[in-house]
Amino acid sequence: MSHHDTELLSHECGDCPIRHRAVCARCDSDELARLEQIKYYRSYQVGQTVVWSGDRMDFVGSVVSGIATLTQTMEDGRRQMVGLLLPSDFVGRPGRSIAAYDVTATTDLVMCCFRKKPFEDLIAKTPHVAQRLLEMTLDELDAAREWMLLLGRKTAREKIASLLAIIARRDASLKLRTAKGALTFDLPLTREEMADYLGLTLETVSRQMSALKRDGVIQLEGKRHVIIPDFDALAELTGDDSDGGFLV
Amino acid sequence: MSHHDTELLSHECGDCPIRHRAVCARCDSDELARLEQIKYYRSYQVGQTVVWSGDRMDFVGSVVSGIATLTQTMEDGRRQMVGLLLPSDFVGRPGRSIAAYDVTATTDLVMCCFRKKPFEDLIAKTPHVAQRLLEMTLDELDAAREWMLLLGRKTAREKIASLLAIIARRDASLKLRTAKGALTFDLPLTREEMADYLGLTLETVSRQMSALKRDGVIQLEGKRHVIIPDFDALAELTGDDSDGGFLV
DNA sequence: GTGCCCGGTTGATTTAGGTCAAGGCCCGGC
DNA sequence: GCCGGGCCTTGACCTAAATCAACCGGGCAC
Repeated sequence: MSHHDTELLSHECGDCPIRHRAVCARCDSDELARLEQIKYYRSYQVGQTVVWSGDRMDFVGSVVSGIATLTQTMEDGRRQMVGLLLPSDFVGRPGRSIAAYDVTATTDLVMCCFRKKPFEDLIAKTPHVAQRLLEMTLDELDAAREWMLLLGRKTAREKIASLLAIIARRDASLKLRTAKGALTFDLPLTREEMADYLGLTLETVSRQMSALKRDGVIQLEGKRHVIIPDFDALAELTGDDSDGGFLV
Repeated sequence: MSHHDTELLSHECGDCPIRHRAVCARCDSDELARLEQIKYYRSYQVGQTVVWSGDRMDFVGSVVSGIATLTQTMEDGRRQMVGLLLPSDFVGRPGRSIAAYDVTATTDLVMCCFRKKPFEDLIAKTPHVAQRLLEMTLDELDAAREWMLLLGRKTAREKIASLLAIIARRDASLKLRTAKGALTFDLPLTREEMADYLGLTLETVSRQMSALKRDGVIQLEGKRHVIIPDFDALAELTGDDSDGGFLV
């Protein structure tokens, strides 16, 4: 995950992440050209649904800007988020035409899409793309397994701390850092969305956020803007092995 | 997942699942020959650790017979299973040399292994293998997301029912079915392992198993042998959309 | 301005599942 | 046959988080 970010940063080319993540690793102008031909952009407003679970989905694509979520819903309405898509993340799976999850824009969202059929043809012809996609999928699988540990074994407090750390790492690393090392970012999720991510209720999320604030681990400006004065202190609370990987 | 089983069954060739799962889909004797040259077998006894998280892992492979688990452990000992590997499942990731999870044999286990370096070379040269691997990884990702819903939102009873249904589907479909449609199988996991799968304690697992037995949803012969008189009744309790996909 | 709706907070109470503890059953070693 | 150790069950009790409910505050439509 982190090495993708750096890769993304290390190229200053165009506007479409798929280039970087699926192809650029072993650049080939032929492939790029073919990708160019079949790609197009779509925009969604905050709250809008990109696809419903069970619906036909005839494209794959990647997030250019904004944030989308994958969620599963049980008949009685219980919801679990199963994917959080930040810029450069990939959506859709080659070889499947029916969406397995609801995909929703939680902020205004721009996606770079490829019609599925031509994209699949491209994969079949260009090994690099398949390999890159494999790598990305394996990264996602790792993230999913990390997430399973969180859902199955962590306390509410640890869950919140983990989520904040994840967002801080992925989001704030590209953005603002105040003078004396504090991290700063806007939460891209409502309390309810956080709850769906963490397998909690929104009330518990709210209470734990208040608790972390009371304990000085985080500061809040308004309800969404988070300041983390000491990232290590937060990382302590995640319950994870606190080795490294942070910020490159 | 189910279509792999059928694929596996539809070929009556040799003893090594990797053939079927990673390659056979588009058979190519050249690739098979190359795979043959770099493969070897390893056996593990029940309880034995295949690799520890953090250790060097210089092979990839697939399960030939028996069952293995992937688990994550927090420093204070809390454990979460994040993968359950049944015959034909793949272990290890090309491009990573350090294992991210503990891999343990929960029954006697035979693995078919490939030294990582030559296998990676093979992937780079043969698009079919990379594509097949991508497909398998995407299946695993779907399974992981199903699992996340279970961990985050299901009750203990639903969790147990889901696990039994999963094992019944994957295991019993290949094995015994008694006369009047009842499914029958041996649990390949201890109560503690079930708990680690489900994000519960072993006591809760035990209580819920007793409850399902009391309610006539399952019967137990000894502690491990399960009889499911009416699979649909069990499926009702999983909380999942009870559409289809069962048994092909 | 007024009102209301949405997102968020906080409190009181309930409850599912965890924790701690006491056995039971079965199998293998002596 | 007896003992010991896994593995499992069951009971009594506790607690973290869910549930139910009241309320806050900002933005926006009228």
